[in-house]
Amino acid sequence: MQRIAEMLKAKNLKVTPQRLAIFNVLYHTTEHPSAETIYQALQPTHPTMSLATVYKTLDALKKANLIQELNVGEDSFRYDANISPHPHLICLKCKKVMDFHTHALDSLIDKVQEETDFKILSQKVYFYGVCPDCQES
Amino acid sequence: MQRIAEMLKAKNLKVTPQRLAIFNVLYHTTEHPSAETIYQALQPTHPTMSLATVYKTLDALKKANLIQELNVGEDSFRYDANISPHPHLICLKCKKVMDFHTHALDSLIDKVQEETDFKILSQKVYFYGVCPDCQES
DNA sequence: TTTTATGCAAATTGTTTGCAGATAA
DNA sequence: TTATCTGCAAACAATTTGCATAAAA
Repeated sequence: MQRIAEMLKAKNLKVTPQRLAIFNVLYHTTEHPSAETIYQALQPTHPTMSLATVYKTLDALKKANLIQELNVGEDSFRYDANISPHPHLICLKCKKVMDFHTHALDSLIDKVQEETDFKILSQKVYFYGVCPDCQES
Repeated sequence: MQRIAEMLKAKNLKVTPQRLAIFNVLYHTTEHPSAETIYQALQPTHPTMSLATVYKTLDALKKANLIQELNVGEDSFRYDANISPHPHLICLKCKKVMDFHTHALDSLIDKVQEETDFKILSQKVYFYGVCPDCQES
């Protein structure tokens, strides 16, 4: 929690209990929760916090480049405190979202830049399928 | 237009003037238009067609696997009549969306499947940056 | 005929916004 | 202090839905 406060300060964001709590949730999960999920998760400990504050905080964190926003094709966004660009694997059965860290995209990006003269700055890569757990059942 | 009618019939979709017009627009553009853009484009020739019909038609075409839906991070979806899985390049300045056809992702997908036991069925790959035109200005 | 599509208007829903009071620095 | 944040309620906007009519097969 101390480190999280430092990260907020380093971005000139005021350190509030709400922001600490929201960033902390994201920082300690690989579930890629939505705003609503974060809101629900914090209800027991922060019952007076509003959903609007969750949205505003996520927006502030996103703009400060402390989190990234995912658009896996559901009706709402998901969030990831791991800001390194990496593919996400989405299970079409259980809706779980997994990370896959790799540098294998670097050469493709180089190729795209060479062939199209596009200057690539960021990426979103989503693979859809069935996770190991759901293949069994 | 004849071919488009055939493609609809082959999927057991009734051939209506609205569907022909909408599919025809998508089939002859690489602009990746949104529902609203398609609606506007058809206003001159189909002034009585409703936006709801555009949405319903796009949904039908998508379910019939005749088009794919793109989520490039804007507030609305875009559509592509090229259903082959391929990366899309989005210019952050002019918002243009370009296609990039390649097989370079195949090996990455193989690697993901081997390392994670995920069974991958589809993909969405978006690269964000600045297009050649916008780099000049 | 029978089945499916269209068009209108209303509903839905994730997200955003305005603003007054509260809080961090 | 004073600049920024929070929480509430209202607003927003893309998309969906219900239903009566219309059109395709």
